[in-house]
Amino acid sequence: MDYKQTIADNISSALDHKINRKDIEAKIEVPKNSKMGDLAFPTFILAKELHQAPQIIAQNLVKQINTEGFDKVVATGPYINFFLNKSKFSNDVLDLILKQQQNYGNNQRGNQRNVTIDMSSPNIAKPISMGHLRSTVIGNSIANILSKNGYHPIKDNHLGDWGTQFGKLITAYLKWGNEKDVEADPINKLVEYYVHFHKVDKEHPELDDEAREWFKKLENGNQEAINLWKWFRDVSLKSFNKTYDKLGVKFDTYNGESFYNDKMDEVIQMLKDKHLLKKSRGAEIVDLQKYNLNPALILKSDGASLYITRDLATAIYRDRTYHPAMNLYVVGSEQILYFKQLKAVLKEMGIPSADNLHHVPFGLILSNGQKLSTRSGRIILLNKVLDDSVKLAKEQIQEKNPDLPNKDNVANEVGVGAIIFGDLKNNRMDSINFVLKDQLRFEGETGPYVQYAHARAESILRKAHVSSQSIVSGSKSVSDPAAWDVLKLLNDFPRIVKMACDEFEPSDIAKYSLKLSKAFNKYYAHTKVLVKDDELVARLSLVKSISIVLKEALRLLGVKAPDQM
RNA sequence: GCAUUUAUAGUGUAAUGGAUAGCACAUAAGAUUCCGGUUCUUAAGAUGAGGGUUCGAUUCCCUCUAAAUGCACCA
Repeated sequence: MDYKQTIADNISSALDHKINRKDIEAKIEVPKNSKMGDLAFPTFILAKELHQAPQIIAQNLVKQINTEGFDKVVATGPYINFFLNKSKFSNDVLDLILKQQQNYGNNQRGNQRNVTIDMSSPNIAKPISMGHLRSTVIGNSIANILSKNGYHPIKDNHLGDWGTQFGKLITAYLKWGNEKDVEADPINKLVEYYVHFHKVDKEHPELDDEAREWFKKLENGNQEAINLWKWFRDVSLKSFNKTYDKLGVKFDTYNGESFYNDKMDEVIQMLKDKHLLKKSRGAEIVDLQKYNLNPALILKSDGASLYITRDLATAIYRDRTYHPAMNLYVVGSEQILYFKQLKAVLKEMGIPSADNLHHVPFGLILSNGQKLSTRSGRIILLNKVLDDSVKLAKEQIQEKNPDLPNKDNVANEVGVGAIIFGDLKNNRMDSINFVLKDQLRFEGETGPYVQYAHARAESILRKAHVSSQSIVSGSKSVSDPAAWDVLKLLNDFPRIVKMACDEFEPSDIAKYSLKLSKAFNKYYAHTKVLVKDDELVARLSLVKSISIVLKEALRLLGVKAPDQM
């Protein structure tokens, strides 16, 4: 519903088109306080042009403006405030939502172009920690948001499944491990071997040589090495997928580092052909001075490749395979500089999509204000957090709503949803201090609060015993002023969807869902919905619309919205 | 040392360059407790410091302060 355009037209013609309609439209804003109006035009920009004080301009303009379609138009100081016709607005908004259902807010800006998203990326034979949570849920939500904006996202889990640590792991396994233990509890056992290796190798440095030997065998295609590596990878992935299933996250590809192993020679050759490689301190680098960056180290002095070499191969592969409109990397903010280098090298190489490479960085998760790290032993396992959260959610349900059918399922959706929401409601770049019980509360700015608002809406609809067909076709003029804030928020959803997409910012959606839930809570505390009067169907259509939009907003975040909880 | 990011009430946070800086948790007092675990009212409380651009700055620019992160053979 574009009332801004109408207003801009009206003002422009009242000024004999001395000011461009587009300029006026850009200046129209929503007043902070809704008592002042629904839309406002500040007259400051006209002051110079008309050589008049803004207050005077506002007063004069109001008299000339065509007020058709508005309840009233008033000048308040330097502002012209527009009050929309509530019953028409209500009709327009609710009609659109009920017609489009979960497709409300969709747009086709993406034109079905591909967007690759590099996300999650845990290391094989290591557990998934809270550190991976952010990349996983932010990436997943961005993918959902991109879809809603008409893009075709491709989620790639760039597994850390190659490197010298596999030499160590093979050595350790052959010395101390056994198959049964690993099958029973893969990740923990493999980590145990790895840790044990590092302990022993301090006193027996010859172990390192053995490990290096095994990695070399692996690279050269030795069957025993490959079999072991494959096995480690398979059991790890199986374990990872259990966690991903809990989170409800799916990937399109798992092209890890090993996948690109044989694609790096070509990258080196391309760099050589373009005369980009330079020797420096024994290593091969690409000079990035013209980007004001440190040189990118491509090959070590012993000729071995580095992380960036693999990432170059990855980016080139994605460019050729998908021709992406954007290539996103959802990776922590500590790698900002690194991704600038990566982008710069790709640009030097003339890769078409280099300009569309975006690092989507995010802040750290802290525990008691301190950084989590494997080394210091301050590590929180994602699996355990999810299980704890579900358990807590179940206890709450047991206490507050013991008759609920399907308790386990709901506890899952609430417990996991709380964790995801607790992460996504924060601005990406902010660090999060993780406190589980704060995220599970029903009050305050939490996932369960939004889920609960949705469940209440569904509950009211159930009790109404009115078919959804008659809601869709019935009257949608809610004249109750208490509903006004809700209606305006509902109308705002498509704009939020665009904004979240442009900024790769799921928190825009999360914050919006909180606002809408709050407005709805306020509404139904004031107004009884289930009263037989002329507006009953209209009120139900409002509640239905709220339910649709809340559910869709949560879906974009990757959070389920149970009908009862 | 250089670079990047961040800085808003006790805590967590919001505000396309616009009106009285919004909200949540916690605190204090009161009302309501009727569709499911409510909501409302009131009280108290904040833009790190200093400049600049602007009719107007929480927002843009500069300096300072503090914190986090990164800066060549790790990923």
